[in-house]
Amino acid sequence: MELNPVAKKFVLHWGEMGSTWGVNRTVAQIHALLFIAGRPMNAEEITETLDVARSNVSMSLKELANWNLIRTAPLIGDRRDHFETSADVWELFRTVVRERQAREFDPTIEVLRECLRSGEIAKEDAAAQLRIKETLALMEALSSWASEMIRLEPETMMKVIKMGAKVQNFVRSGTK
Amino acid sequence: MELNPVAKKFVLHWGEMGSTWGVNRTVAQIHALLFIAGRPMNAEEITETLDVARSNVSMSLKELANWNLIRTAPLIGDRRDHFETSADVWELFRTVVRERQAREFDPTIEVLRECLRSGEIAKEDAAAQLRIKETLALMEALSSWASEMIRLEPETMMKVIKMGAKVQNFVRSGTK
DNA sequence: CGTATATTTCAGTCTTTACTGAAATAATTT
DNA sequence: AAATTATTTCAGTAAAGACTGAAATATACG
Repeated sequence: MELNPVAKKFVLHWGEMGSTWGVNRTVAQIHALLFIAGRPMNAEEITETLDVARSNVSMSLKELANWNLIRTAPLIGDRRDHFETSADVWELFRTVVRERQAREFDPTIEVLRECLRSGEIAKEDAAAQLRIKETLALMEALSSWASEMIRLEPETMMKVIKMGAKVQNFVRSGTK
Repeated sequence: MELNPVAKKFVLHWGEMGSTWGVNRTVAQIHALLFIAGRPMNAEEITETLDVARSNVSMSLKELANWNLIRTAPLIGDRRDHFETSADVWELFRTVVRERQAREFDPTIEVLRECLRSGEIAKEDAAAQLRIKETLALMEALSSWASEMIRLEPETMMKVIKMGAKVQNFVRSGTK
């Protein structure tokens, strides 16, 4: 598949951004490609389009599957595996949030809890313990908040986000 | 400075998490150390505590300064630079959100706009163009939403987050 | 202004991660 | 079940990134 200049720009940029996140370039590029292509592609075609090793594509597809970002889509009359990603950017967003939460937040929350559990040692420095406590509280709050938000319908979520800081009016009224 | 077991655990874990983000281990460790220490430390002391090269500390402190996560705190009677970070985890959170937005979101939004600007080429594939448009819309919405949220007082922000998906009640009522 | 102390820079090295290509395995067709 | 096609695995290599240590620079002190 020959990418037009715009598609190429999109795919390359997404690849670079991937590195900034925890995802490597090829993985991010493949995902971008499938998103922009909007149709199932087989590994061979991906290999040619992105000009990377076939084995690299194989591993990267597995990685994307671990992230729940792609699914296989069998085509009639073609026994090769074909892969596609959701065309709905909101669904993709939710998936990424869910996965990152599981990979980054959950383990950290667990460690912070362990830190607080070993109370005797922490008592040495009450201030430090308090800061860890506050960090845990923040992360727990963000985490459960994110869990709730990604359960919303995309349309609803968009409205909540568009509403922005106006929501504070509702919480404000309940205070002071 | 000799770290107690809990502090050590915290610092080491934070260092590992840093790698998952775009920040390297030493940078994240130093930040965690300053946070847990809760007092200004000089580069020499950081070097000894974390057992890394003095030059590494120097570079990492500069990196943290670029992230606006530390400031220098001159101590009377000591001409060495001392560094500290905010003890307020909410302030730190805001800083990280602000910086990541600038580093990751803003450039991507710019690229997506460029992709859409070159209309003639994109017309080849209307569906692809639509998906890019939707991606841009999502990112812009998230971006301005985040900008608004980090302007709130920590206390208010916490309440909004605690409120969670309940906010949807307010947006829902305006629809259908 | 010379000495001492503090800090930064940067070339080279070490470590980690990404990627390739060849070989092994699996699946399908004739 | 042999041949063809598709996929995965993995050892080795290449590339990127982190870290060190020595040298250079800057700053303060006597």
